[in-house]
Amino acid sequence: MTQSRAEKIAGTIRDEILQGRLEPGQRLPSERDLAALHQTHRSVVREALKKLEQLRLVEIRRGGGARVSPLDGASLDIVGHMLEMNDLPDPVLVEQLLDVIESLMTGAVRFAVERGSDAELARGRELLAAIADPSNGDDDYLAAHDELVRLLATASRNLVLEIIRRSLRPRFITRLRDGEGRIRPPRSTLIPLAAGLDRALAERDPIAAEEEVRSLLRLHREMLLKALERELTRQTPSQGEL
Amino acid sequence: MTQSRAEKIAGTIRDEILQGRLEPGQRLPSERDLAALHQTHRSVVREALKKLEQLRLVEIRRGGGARVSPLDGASLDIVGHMLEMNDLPDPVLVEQLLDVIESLMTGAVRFAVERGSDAELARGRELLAAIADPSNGDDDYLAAHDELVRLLATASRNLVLEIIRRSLRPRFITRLRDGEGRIRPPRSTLIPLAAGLDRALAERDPIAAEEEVRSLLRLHREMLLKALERELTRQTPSQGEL
DNA sequence: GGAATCAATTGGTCCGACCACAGCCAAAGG
DNA sequence: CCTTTGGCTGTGGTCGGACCAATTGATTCC
Repeated sequence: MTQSRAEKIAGTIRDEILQGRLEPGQRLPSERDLAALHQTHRSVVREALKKLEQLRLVEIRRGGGARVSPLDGASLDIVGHMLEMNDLPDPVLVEQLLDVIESLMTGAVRFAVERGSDAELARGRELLAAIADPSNGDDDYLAAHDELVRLLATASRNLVLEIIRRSLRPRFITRLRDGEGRIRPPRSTLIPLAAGLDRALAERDPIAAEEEVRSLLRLHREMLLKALERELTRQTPSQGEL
Repeated sequence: MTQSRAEKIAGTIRDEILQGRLEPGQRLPSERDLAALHQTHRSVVREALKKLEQLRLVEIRRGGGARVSPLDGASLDIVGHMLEMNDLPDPVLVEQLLDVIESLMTGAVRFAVERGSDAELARGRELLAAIADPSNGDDDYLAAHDELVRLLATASRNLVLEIIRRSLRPRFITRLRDGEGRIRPPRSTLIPLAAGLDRALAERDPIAAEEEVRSLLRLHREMLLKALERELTRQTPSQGEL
């Protein structure tokens, strides 16, 4: 985690934009002013601004300065930063993220069932067994869940999907895993779903697989959101600014 | 289209990577060597390398050089470059892209029907009428189709989805629009689908809307791929290297 | 008031230099 | 002989200063 000076500066300005303290259309100080402000050379702050430009958070014009761009036109790469900005992510954003993941994964499983190799589908059934096995710990459950999602994405033989998945791979779950807030669904609801998906994979039934994955993802989603809500209410409810 | 020198250099190296002429793991020349090679200053080639680093096409380590990274870990932003690298895009990639779009849009329409405002749904029905209207030209058809997709994405109130849509918005269609290769489906198949989706929107029926949108997208997809195939076969079949 | 003009501001490029880190290899030590 | 140590070399990161090109905005002139 050795972060260069340019990366630090880019990070601070990026967070100010993501937190809304710098509004779209607003003009940033010039490279020379920012360099003086951060007590560094112009080339460093220039590199930072170029980073923000490629994230489509700012628009730089030769002669005119750098202006903040609207957030919905930014690169997908900023979603990761938005999730990791605070120690716990915005539940609204998480919900939107899970919606997108559900759409992508239900589509992916169909292609995976249609195009995946026998070995891949066999591995999927192994993972399902691990997911449903109550003797496995929570870590094993989560690991199996993650690998299943990864397997579905790669088995669907879709580069675009794989790229999106890697860009969106949520890293905040680890913070929700510990403590009393469990992410793991109760086995009573988990086992029949896993069995259903297992059958769909065995019979290479795309439609059934899609439905079972949707149910599985929604179950996982509910547990996740509940755990997140629990963590958020535990913290001091009112937090001014940071 | 005023492209800076750094952007040009980044573009050439980027294309070499995307075309596989630079393989993952391979080491790039040093910044100083690249500067001499392109007859420019090191700061320019450095800026170019930083661009590639943020696209996750190369990995730069202080002391060690820059190495090419595997393509499936790259940023979503490279998909646009892959599509626009040649004058006609790779049909396999287009197919994967359309698969992802179908997954996202069928999911989006459900949320749009559930959460969209009355005005938004009314606008959607207007667009459907324009899509099905045979008296409209091909341009009007495509414009209505595009705006419908845009409307669904924005009405679903999902920032992540909107960001992905803007990152993926295909720009190559304009090249397929002209000439004999029509993209527009025959009205006989179009009209019942549009009517079905119209009804689903009017009654705010998420499931029906999802199915109708899927049919509509698949129709559009077929026409697109056919037109693309036609254009590709028209060109000289064998093209060595470039 | 509107248009042409010009000077200040700002980003893009260039030059040369030094620092920090990684990798390599020979010399010193066991 | 093998391991360790130390320096050497090459690399990216930062720095200071300079000039060029495009934009901006005030000023001037009609």
